[in-house]
Amino acid sequence: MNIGEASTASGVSAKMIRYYEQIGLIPAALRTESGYRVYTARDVETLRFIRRARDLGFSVEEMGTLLALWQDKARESADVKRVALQHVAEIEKRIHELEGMARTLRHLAGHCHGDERPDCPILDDLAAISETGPAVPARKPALRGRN
Amino acid sequence: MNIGEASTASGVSAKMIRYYEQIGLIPAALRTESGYRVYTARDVETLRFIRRARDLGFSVEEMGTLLALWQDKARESADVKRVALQHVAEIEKRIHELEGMARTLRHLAGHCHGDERPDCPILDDLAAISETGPAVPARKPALRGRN
DNA sequence: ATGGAGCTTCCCATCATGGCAAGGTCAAGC
DNA sequence: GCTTGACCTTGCCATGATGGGAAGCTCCAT
Repeated sequence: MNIGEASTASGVSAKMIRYYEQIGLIPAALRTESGYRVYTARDVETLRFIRRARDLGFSVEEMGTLLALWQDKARESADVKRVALQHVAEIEKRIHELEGMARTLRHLAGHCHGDERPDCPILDDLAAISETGPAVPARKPALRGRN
Repeated sequence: MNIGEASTASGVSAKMIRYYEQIGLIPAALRTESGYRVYTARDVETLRFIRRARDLGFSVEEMGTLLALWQDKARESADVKRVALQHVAEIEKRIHELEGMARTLRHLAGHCHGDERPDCPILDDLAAISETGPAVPARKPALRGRN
């Protein structure tokens, strides 16, 4: 089948299939004489695997690891579990950061009249001179998963 | 003061100060005869405001809105509150997405031996043929806040 | 006057993704 | 057989917020 069919069958856009091929996440597809990429049902399975991993927030790099483990029949499940749990830890860290932000904002909004008057504790807090440090400490690589 | 001093005083990197100026979030700084940017204590306050908003996960665009409201002495607090609560809603949505991912992964990992054997329900699930749809439905713009 | 710290601009990279454009290919209908 | 439209190809550009680095200028203290 062509890339369009593989795309609809796997849920991965044709654009991304080409991209994954380009960065080496998946091997280069076979081509017809005229240069069209050709995919098998097995390839679609792989793409579906990728889409599911992506939906669970795994980065392309992590997907590469998972794909390799998937295709390695002699893998140790401990290796897979480790990757999964490490990812869970990252997700949870991100959740805590976001919860901190939401908590702060809800608190501030709760003290804001929210009417026609200009006084607003939200702005007051943002403008505060005090040095309380950021709600979220470091500036690190994101936790992708719908960006 | 020069940009370096403004940077350490505000917690915003010199690089980002120039960027914010470039995209129009802040007005272009005055320059010395030799071209150095010059900042006042007032400018540092603004930068600090920006850093705090950024730490609460507001996008540059939202920061622009908040800055304008901050500087508008005739603002209505309702406007500020609306921006804040809308942002909270986005954060909460993102949290729910991440929680869905974490839940799924924890569940799968809980059923994985995690030993030397190759059987692994995590991989089995990722490879599942069934069409259950993504844990996170759409692919939308991220919720920045440490990316 | 020399050196080094700090400033300037400009370009590149990230990560995953979409969009657009120019051009080739294929299949269906006439 | 030819036209048409859907589909494919590659390539470039853009996103958002940020860092890195290079080349060159300025400032200040020895």
